[in-house]
Amino acid sequence: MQIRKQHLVDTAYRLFNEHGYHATGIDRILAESGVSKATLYKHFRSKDDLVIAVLRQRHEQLIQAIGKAVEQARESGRSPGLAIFDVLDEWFRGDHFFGCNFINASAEYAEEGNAIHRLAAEHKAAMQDLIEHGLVEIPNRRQRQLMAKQFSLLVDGAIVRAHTRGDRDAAQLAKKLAAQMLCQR
Amino acid sequence: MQIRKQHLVDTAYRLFNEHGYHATGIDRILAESGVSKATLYKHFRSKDDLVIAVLRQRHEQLIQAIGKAVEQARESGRSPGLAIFDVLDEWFRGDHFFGCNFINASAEYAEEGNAIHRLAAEHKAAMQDLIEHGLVEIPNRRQRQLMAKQFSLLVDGAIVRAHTRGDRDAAQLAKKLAAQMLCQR
DNA sequence: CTTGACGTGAACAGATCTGTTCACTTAACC
DNA sequence: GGTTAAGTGAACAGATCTGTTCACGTCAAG
Repeated sequence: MQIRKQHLVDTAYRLFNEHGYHATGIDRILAESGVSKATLYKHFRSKDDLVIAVLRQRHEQLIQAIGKAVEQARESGRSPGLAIFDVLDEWFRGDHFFGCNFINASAEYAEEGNAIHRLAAEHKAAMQDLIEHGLVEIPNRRQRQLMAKQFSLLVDGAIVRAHTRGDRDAAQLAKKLAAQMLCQR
Repeated sequence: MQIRKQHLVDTAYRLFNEHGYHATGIDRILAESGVSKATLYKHFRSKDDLVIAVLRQRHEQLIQAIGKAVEQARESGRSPGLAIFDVLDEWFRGDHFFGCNFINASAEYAEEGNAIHRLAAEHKAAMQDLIEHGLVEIPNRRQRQLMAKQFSLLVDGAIVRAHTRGDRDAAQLAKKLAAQMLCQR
């Protein structure tokens, strides 16, 4: 991707996180990225198009980060099914945590049919698949799918709790619950 | 409360739900409620003030509805701790479900110090207290508090799942998990 | 009958929003 | 040296945003 285009996406990503999607105007993204308006509209057809590009990039980042954590857990003998909660924990404690881009976008673009709303749904479905893939410890397929759904719900719950309430320990709370589910089975 | 003021809050509540907070302009609220702009600014100092009034009303509604459900569960011998998930289930299956106003507002007014963001945090804290109060089945106080935290996380996870993915069964998924937690203890 | 609370409608201010257009520059490449 | 792609800066359009102001209605209570 071209330098300017990438720069726009990165700046937009930061501003969307810090202030929300509608509250962040094109002009501010341009000012802070130092890119001209004509260039933006050469790369993106609309602001929504830029939002989608930001979300796509974030999606790739997350899939990669979680996939890697699962892999590392497996290699070091820790539970791969619980690895995602350690990723969350690190995320929540970082300086730049503003909740999940997809949950936030879903809230702002509330209509079910909206392209951005649908993108968020697809992301969450992909996350659930990734979680299911990490639950190698469970041999039974139906049981694994059910637990992946529940873990995915725990992940979203932890993110929302961390964001709305500023509870940095939300990941550990969810992890404890998830661990009990795994043991108990 | 005056008729006009109440009408404004009700209309704003509906539009904020359907389209989000920033995406809903004052003019639209006025047009659909049939109230004049001067009246709005007589009752509310700003749009944010109207948002806050909407959220306060919703807060009262929810506290009352859940309190009632817990009470009824207790009377009819069902588990009061799980009653909240039945409230969620009914909510998710209704025609007018657009996620949690507070989670959505928290996303749009992302800054931690923002008054609306803080209001959402307070609401979630109150919900957790209500949940804890419903967990009469658990005698140990520390254990009850921990489980209230976890149940609160499950509630938020279910709401987000239902909203972003359109999964109407999210409440049952969370309830199943919660029930296991209660049994296992 | 007057007062005061409540409300209307419309104009206005001033900012900000997304998106378009165009003449000009820069720099790499054949 | 000429071509081409990428970008700039600035003006512009037209809509929409929040918020203010003011002259004018309506109506119930004292």
